[in-house]
Amino acid sequence: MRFTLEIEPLDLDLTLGCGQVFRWSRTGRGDWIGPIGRHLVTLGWENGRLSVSAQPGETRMPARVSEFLRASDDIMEIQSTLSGDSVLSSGLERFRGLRIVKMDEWECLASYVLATYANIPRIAKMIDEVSMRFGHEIVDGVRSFPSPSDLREASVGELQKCGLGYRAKYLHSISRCIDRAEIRRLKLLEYRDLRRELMTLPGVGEKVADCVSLFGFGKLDAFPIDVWIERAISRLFNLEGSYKTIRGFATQRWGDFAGYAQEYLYFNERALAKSSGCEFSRCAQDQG
DNA sequence: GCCCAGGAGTGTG
DNA sequence: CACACTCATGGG
Repeated sequence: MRFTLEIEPLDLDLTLGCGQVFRWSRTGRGDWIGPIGRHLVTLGWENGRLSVSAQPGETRMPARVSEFLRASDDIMEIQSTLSGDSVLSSGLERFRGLRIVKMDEWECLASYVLATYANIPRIAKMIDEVSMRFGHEIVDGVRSFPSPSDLREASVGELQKCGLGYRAKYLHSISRCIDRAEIRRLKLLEYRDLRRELMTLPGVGEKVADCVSLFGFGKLDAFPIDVWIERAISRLFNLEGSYKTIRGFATQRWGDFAGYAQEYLYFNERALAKSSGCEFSRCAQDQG
């Protein structure tokens, strides 16, 4: 099936390129291809509209793509609000097409447990390997990310063969803590309670809980802090401290849109490392 | 070879 | 509370 959507603004390279999702890849023509549930989807542009093609059989695909790309987020309002921040205001429009994605809750949880202390190419490889061994084929050579019950078939040793290292025991364990009913229950919680409950799972600390809250459960007030965000906060705001300290700062400063602020800071800091970044301006009181 | 990575868990001061 | 250490390994 093939259809178009109006989702604006949207930059596929920024949104799917690095960091949020790990199973999407860019084709030579600039299209993006990746799985949504058990459907392989291609996203591209056609006369200024987002063109979506997927294999037939899912009538709700337009709604699923819209949800995945958070089509209902009012980016203009979000950027307008954040532009009131003296540090963020100067570089925001560069990231206008960057949208936070809404991943499947379970896939997001499992993916970010695997993402601990690994770089993005390796994370993608681990997830791909786990999918190839334990997922279901959706088209030739592509498999869905395995469900919790799919993974219950796997031993720790088999998971380790996917290159997971010490993460194997965590994935093995959480696949036995989580099922559809538990996800359904967690979806009812607000961010603070969700975060606390996620952190009871083995292999889920503050950072993973915040990533899962943001990218899996759509909690835009979550603010995941990794080494890049630490760097950005230190460089731009001259603030260093514990996770709690930095998260408190972000919550107070950006509130309900902290998640978007985090993505802007994350991408800017990574781009800066590749010396192609458009710097946000430093906090006025910290200059000199 | 070296350094680093969308960290978490555990133990100690 | 703050550190220090370990975990297991591939990518650049």
